[in-house]
Amino acid sequence: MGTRLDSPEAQAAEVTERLFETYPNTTISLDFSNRLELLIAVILSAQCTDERVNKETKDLFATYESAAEYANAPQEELAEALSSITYYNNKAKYIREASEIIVSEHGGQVPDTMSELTELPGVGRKTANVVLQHGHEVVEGVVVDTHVQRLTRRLGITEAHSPQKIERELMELLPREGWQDFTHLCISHGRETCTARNPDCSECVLEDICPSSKLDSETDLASNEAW
DNA sequence: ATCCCGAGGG
DNA sequence: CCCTCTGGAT
Repeated sequence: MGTRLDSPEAQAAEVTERLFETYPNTTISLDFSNRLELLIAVILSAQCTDERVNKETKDLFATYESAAEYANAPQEELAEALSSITYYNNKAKYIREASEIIVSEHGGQVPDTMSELTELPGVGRKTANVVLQHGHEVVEGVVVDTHVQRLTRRLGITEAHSPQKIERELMELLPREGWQDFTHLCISHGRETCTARNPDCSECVLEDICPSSKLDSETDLASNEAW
């Protein structure tokens, strides 16, 4: 108990297999109906729950329907519409300025390459990876968000801290066809069980292979008492 | 008090 | 590397 498999590859594979049984249909939980809406929803999701983003984008997407409309909207008007979202001033600015570039340089269409996406203000590797995967069906990297970062570290799959380094390691450890699923498995498990504050290790299907399990002392005590 | 599918700037 | 942006839920 409380150990992990002998290599990061084996650990990652076992984690994937077990979480797949637990969350067989996990996928993106942001609401969107086109690539522009996807891009905006992902920008808004930074340090904010998807549930809240979905709540606010319902009206937003009904009000603005093209990159040109976002580009021409007064920033204060956008910020007001986003006022219950984290960092709403920054995000209103990102959305408006990214939309300007999408109109002026990409014919009003959300670009489909990593370099073009990350040139947009407010779009880093994480956001670009999500847009590529779910908007363009291009899997160029592994989406490393706060859940993937927390779980891979707790599980002993990586010891890196920066999302960029964790992504590079995961790209080495995981088969490419599993990159997209791995992210959503981590997110689902991170929300339901392996939470940031009080992880519910007693209900965790990975408890016996998790070096961070807080049940170690209890388990040892129980096995001692059994004798 | 901490955390949420981060990114930009210093 | 550090800091800031930021409201709602717990």
